[in-house]
Amino acid sequence: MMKNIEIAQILRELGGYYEMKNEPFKPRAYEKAADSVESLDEQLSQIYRAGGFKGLLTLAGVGQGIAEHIEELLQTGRLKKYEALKRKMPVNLTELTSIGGIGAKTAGELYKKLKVKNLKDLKKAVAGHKLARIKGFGKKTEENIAKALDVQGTFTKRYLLGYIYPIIEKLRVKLENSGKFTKLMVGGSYRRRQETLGDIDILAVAKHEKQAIEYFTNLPEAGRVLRRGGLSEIKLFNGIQVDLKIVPESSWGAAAVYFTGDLAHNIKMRKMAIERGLKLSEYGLTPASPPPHEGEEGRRSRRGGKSRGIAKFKTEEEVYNSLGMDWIPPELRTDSGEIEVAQKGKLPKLIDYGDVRGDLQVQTNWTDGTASIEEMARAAIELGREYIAITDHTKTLAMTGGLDEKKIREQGKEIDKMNAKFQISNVKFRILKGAEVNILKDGTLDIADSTLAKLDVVGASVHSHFKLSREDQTKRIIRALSNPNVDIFFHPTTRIIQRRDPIDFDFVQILKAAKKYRVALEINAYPDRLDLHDKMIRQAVEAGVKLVINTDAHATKHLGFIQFGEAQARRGWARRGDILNTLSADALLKYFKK
DNA sequence: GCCGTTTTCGGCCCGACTGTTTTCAGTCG
Repeated sequence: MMKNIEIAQILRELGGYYEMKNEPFKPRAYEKAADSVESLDEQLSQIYRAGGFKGLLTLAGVGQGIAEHIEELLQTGRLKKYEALKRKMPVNLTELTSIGGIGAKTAGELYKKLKVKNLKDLKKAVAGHKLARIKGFGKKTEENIAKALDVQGTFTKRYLLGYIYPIIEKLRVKLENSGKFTKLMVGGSYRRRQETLGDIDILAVAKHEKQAIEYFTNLPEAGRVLRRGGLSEIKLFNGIQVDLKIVPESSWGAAAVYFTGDLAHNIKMRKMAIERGLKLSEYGLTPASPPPHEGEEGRRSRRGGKSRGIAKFKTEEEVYNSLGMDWIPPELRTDSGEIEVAQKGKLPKLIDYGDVRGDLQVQTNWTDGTASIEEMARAAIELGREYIAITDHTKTLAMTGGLDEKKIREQGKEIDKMNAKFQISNVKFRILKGAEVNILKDGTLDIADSTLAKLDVVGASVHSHFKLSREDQTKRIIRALSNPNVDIFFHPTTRIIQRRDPIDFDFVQILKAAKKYRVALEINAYPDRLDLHDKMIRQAVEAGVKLVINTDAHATKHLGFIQFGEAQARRGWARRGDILNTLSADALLKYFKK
């Protein structure tokens, strides 16, 4: 059965073919459908099985035509239309358009003139200096493509937010303290707190533009300077690209909106402006331009965007308000309904950074952690936490030296001692007894119920049998959640970003079970987990299932990851009330008592 | 090809940059 990612690629390539043919609008339609398919949580095959052709039509950007394509692909594994186009133009578009500066049209020209079908052909053509001779190409174009081909080997990977964060924060503070800027903000996917980042966009108002650019491009952190100017680009030594865009104070609001929302959010915002007879850009709001055929006047305002009558905004609030909606938190700016809800003034009050009061998944040197119980506790106190739960692995996770029932009891005694010590020295902090127990293949747990019953917090997690069928996996997990000792389902999907796919289960069923058995789902804040992810969090919130945010710390410095879990919760529209460990330890334990 | 608190037809985001042009097309974010 074809996977979403394969189907999305074919749709995208179809769009490319239409682009080559200079068809208007179709390319965008296919691209949009491809994006939509790619971002699905469920497999198309699943949606099709459950809802048939109508199920496909419910997807954003998928109408009659594309739904038919998808149906054909699912049923036969092939698409006649695609194959016909491919026969006429046997070009590997995905490959060729991955080269910077080459889009579908250029690829089409290269095929028509030079029979270039793929990267190999392209390299040969460039080496033979054949490009420069094509009309409309020239020497410079050939050089640029040659360069882009070189760069391709070291192609741009994405970075985990949690690992890049401290580097960028340091840079941000440095820039702010440099005295060169009156305003500065890290925007883009960083401000939206996406799981991974491609590059870093910084927006700033400069005191003296020239000096500011000079300062930025001469930073010792800058390994390479790619561009100098109102838009400057540097590459740090670790390879991450940082762009600095200098804007006038007067259009700060519009620029901040523009450089924060993702593509879809920005497009929707501009549509909102159009509905009001306006045009939104990074400079502000202008009256919509006259139709293009009106000559000089129309052309000028179409290009510069700096024509008369521009309404500028100093704050983001002003931009959102003037388009008839409330200010939208950056983490929500992904066109996932936030604009419509903001128009009704119904955005939820999201959980805030710092709202989490305790950490309920912490490993120590009793298993695969690096620090002792006391060291972890002290570090948590340092960060202002009120409690932590020690949740070392259990016995079937042999590689970590998982604890058995006897060891768990021993550890409990040590925790009692520590808590007594805190009480005597009047430290308001509590260590909870817990465990991260393994869900076995059949859904039973690897620690006896009598032992689990004495713990404060029991987290259950999947560490084996990742490849069970959807049905078996769902059944197995529900059985584990039905154990009355289980309080939290740890890192539910087990995905590891850029390394391991999520396991397959029926999330709706899991949510029902979690609600029925009063089990909280974890938002694991560890940078390469962030599990649950945003859409699932939103589903859980809508289903009324409670969540917790934990770091899964294996060392003291990991305890600071909590903010990335809070960010993830915000991206999933969670409010403080949805997150159990925003409660005091007493209230939390009362909830877990069931 | 998709989509609709004005529309089942007639629209479809905006601007910068680059290279090749002498007024514009393609690519990118």
